[in-house]
This record gives sequence, C-alpha cells and structure tokens, in this order.
Amino acid sequence: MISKTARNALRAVLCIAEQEASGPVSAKALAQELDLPHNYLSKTLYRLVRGGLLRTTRGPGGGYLLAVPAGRLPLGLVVEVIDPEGPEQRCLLGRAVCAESNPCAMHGRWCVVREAIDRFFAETMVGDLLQPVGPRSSGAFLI
Amino acid sequence: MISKTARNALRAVLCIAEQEASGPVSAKALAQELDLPHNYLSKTLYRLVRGGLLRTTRGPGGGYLLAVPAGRLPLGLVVEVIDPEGPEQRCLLGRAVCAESNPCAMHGRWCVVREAIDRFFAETMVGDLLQPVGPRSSGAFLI
DNA sequence: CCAATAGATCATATCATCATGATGTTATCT
DNA sequence: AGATAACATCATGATGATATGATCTATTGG
Repeated sequence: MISKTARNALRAVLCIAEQEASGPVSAKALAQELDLPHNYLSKTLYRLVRGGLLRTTRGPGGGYLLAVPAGRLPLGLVVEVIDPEGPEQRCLLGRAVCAESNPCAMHGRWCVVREAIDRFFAETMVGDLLQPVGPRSSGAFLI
Repeated sequence: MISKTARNALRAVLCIAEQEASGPVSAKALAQELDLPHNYLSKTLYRLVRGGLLRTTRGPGGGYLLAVPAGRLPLGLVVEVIDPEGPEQRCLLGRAVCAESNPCAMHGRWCVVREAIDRFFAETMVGDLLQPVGPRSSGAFLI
C-alpha cells in the first residue's frame, strides 16, 4: 500500500506532532522511540523538510517541528512526499492511461475503491490521530 | 498496491480466461500479447499452477487453462498466490498486531477503507471482467 | 572563540524484486 | 524411436528500496 519509508515518515510525523509542544524533537530521540537507525530517519525527515512539511532548528535543543498545523496536515501529503506516485500506480492493470473513455477491464469497479483510498489520505489529518494526551489521566475517559 | 508480478499474473489470467474456449493458451502466445519475456511469465504462471488456479498440458498444442471457472475465481486469489501478505501489510503503521483491543492511531478509519479493498478483491471475479467478445463484430454495440 | 549538539549529506552496503538466459523434463505426432 | 512443442527449473544479472557509517555544516552556550 505505502512503502516502508513512508510508514516510517508517518510514524515520525505523528510522534513529532504529539511532542512538539515541549520543543523541537530531535532525530536521535525519534530514532530511539521508533526503533530506527537515526541516520536513516534523518534522511527521511529531511525529505519532509524539503517538502515543506517540517521545519528544523539546529544546535543544542534543536530538532524537528511541524511546518503545518497538525489539524491541517493530511496523511496523504506525507505519503506523497515520500512515495510520489506515477500514473501506472493508479490502474490495477498498470495502464498509464486508464480513463473513462478507454477503461481497462476492471476500471469501473476499482475506481470506487481507489476513491475511498484517496479520500482517506486526503481527509484524515495528522491532528485527527493524536492520542488525547493532556492534563487528564487516561482513565478519565472511562468515567 | 499490488506487485508488478501480481499485475502480470492478473493480466495473464484475464487473457487465458478470454481465450481458453479455443484450447490451452501457450506461454509464448501470452508473452507476445502481454509484451513480457516468456520465461519470466512462465515462472509466474507456474506459481499459479502450484497454487491450484491454473492447469497445464504439455506438448504440442499445450498451454494453460483455468483450473477454476472464471465466474468463481476472485481476483484476490490470483493476487494472494503471488503476493502473500504478511500481517504487517494490514496496518498502515506496520504493526504486526493491530486489533480493536490495541488499535494504532489510525486503526478505525483505515479499517473501513481496507475492508472496501478486501471486498473488491474477494467479490470481483475474473469472469466479471471479461470483455463481451462473441460471434458479433465489435461494431455491433454501436448500433 | 571553542566545544558540544544536532541536522544535512555523501558513499557504500544489503536485500528483495524484477528480469534474462540456458537447460531440463514431459507430451504429442509422425 | 525421434523430432518437436511446450512447460518447468536453475543460475545469474539488473534494478531499486532499504539501511549503515562516516563526514560536513550550522547553531547554541559558555
């Protein structure tokens, strides 16, 4: 569905979003939390920086912050930066052009599913997925 | 979404289903039609044979036939044989176990989409996708 | 200014997927 | 039986994704 690297990027962005309130999150800290080699993660994160999704500060106390409010950052944007999809990804049979006018055998049925996938990535925001961590203990929800 | 090899397998199975009425379809003929190297295709097809989806006859006039009626052969079965999915494919964040009891951040939303995908592959049969080719010329549909 | 911190980048290694080429095995037909 | 057709399989190469290690550059604080 999405590449391993894109998954790591998503996990990292979610981590940053959860923790950025207490300052920039360093690649080292993220790497420990996500159990990933810190240099590899750094490279992935920098792609998100170039893509305009993260911003960084260097030096002691530095790290990564979201460049876009979590509530307005769709998951699809993160995935798109890491897995830029060519047109051949869109058709199950790999046709570069598979439109209404010249559909492949499964065009109609697959389109419905693909649109559901697209909507998920376009409409689900990073902010929607943050665990409700706040001053209240997690048990509060059970009351 | 699915691997290149799985796509080739799908295309090949569709071709076989369309043509098997006039006898077994040879790997060579398929390779020409699909523009794929014939040895590579042969290997892929044999995986479908071992998976019980195709049966073969050797010798002159031999080739591949469906081992299951096209109307009862879900696309998912073809894909599954080629891309056997580990549990980590099921969760967008890569968790091996991501159930209701211990969901990842996007479990609920993603499940809905994933089920739509699963249904597509489980309910769409190879037979559903065959072009209506019959004794009539293709122009007949325009009248 | 210097040392420490932390991101950015380069070079390389590893691994799975995809693909190719050569060879083996089985069946049919004359 | 022998020639031919066709699938089955093995060995190898090419490619791209994934990962690692070393190094460069920028920033902060003393």
